[in-house]
Amino acid sequence: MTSPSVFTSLDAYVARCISLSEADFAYFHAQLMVKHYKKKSRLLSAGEICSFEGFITKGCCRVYYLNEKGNEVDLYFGIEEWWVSDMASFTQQKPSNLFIETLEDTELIIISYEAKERLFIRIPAFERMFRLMVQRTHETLMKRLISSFSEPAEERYLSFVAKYPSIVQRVPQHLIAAYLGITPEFLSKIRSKLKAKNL
Amino acid sequence: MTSPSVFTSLDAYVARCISLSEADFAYFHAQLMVKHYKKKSRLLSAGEICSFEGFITKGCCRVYYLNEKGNEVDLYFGIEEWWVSDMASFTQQKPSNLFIETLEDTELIIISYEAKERLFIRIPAFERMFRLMVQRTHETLMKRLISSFSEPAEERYLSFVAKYPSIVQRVPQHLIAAYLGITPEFLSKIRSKLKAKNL
DNA sequence: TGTTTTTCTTAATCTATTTCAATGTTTAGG
DNA sequence: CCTAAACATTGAAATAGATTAAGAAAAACA
Repeated sequence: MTSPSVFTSLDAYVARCISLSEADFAYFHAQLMVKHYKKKSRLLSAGEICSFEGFITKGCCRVYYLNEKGNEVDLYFGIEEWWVSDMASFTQQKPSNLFIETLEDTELIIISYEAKERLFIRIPAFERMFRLMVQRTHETLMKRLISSFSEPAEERYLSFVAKYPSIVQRVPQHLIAAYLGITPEFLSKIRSKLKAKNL
Repeated sequence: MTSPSVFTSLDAYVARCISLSEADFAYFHAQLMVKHYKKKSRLLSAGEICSFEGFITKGCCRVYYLNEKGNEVDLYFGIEEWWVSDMASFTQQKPSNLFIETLEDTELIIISYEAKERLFIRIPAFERMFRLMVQRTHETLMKRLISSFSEPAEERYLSFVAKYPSIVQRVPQHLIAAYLGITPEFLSKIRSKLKAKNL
C-alpha cells in the first residue's frame, strides 16, 4: 500500500475527504478499473449514456458539446487529479449531450454506475466524499458563470492563465478560446494586444 | 404527520431521494427552523458567512452578487421548493461574495451548519439526499453556462420564459435581465421585437 | 387620492466581439 | 524530409449588446 501504485493520487484525494480503513481502500480499489487511452480518443459521445466517472492520473481531457451552429464549446479541461464525466448522464443513466476526448495519452481510473452504487452500500462514507466532490465542482462552475457575466474576455483569459498555467501549456489555443466562450481569432487579438503592452 | 404542516413539501422533497422512518423524520424536523421574512429582507450579505441552507415553502428570493462596476447580477431566483444558500460559504464556513434577498414575503425552512452535521451523523442517508440535491443544482448551472455561451439573449429569454413561467410573473424584468446577463434596456428591446413579431 | 418611487420603454451613439477571408506557422504522418 | 493537416495571426466589415439620457407607465405609499 505504501509503494506507489496507480491508486496513490486517488487514495490521497479520497483521504482528504473521509477516513477509511485498509479494508475499505481494498474494497474501493476492487470497484475501479484503470484505463489507458491514446491521444484523441473519444471517451463519450453525445447520445450515449455516460458509463463512468473517471479520475485522471496522467494526461489531459476535454469535455465539450456541439451548439446549434455546430461549434464545439469546451466546458472544461481535465488534467491530473481531476474527475471527468457527464454527471447528469451518469447519475440519471440518461443520454448525454456531451463529448469527452483525450488531448494527450491519458491514464484514467474509472468507476461504473453499478460499482459506485455497490460502494455507497458497503461504505456509506463515499456518499460524503462524492458530495464534497460535487460541491467543489459546483463552486468552480459558479465562479466561472460569474466571471463570464462580469468580466470582459481579456480578463477572463488572464484569470485562466493565472489559474491553470499548466493547461495553457498543454491545450491548443483555439480550445482555450472555446472554453472562454470567444472565437479563436479574438483570443489571438487579445494575446497580441497583451504582448504589445508587456514590451 | 399526515395533516398538512410547514414540513409537508420539504418532506416530500426528501422522500423523493431517500426513504426514512417516522423517527428519522422527527429527528430531521428537530434540526430545522421555520423563518418568516418580509419582502425585501436581506438573508445574506457579502462578507458574512452563510449560516443556513433554506428551503422555500412560500415566497421568492434572489441570489445575486455585485460585480466590479457595482451592478447586481442575479445568479438565480428561488421559489417554492427551491433551496437558497451560498453553498461554498456555508460548506466551508468562509465569507460569502453573495447577497440573498426576498422578493416577496417568504417562508423558509432553514438548517444550520451544526444541525446539518448532526443530521449527517445520525442519519447518513442525508449525505445522499444532499448529494443528489447538489448534483441537480449543478446540472442546472451547467445548462445555464452552456446556454449563456451558445444562445443569443433573445433565445435565452425565450427559454427562461418557457422554463420558469411563474418566475416571469413574479419577478421584475430588470432582475430577469440581470439573470440573463443583459441590460434591462436590451431586454426591453427584445420584448418589443418579439411583440411585433407575434402580431 | 395624489405623489413619490420603482420599473419599463425608446432612441442615438458607442464598443466588444463575431464573421469572413486571406496568409503564415507549426505539427504529425508517410 | 516533405507534404498535408491542424493551428495561429491579421485586418476589414458587420453585429449583438452596452451606455446614456429622457420620458412613460406602473406600483407603492401616505
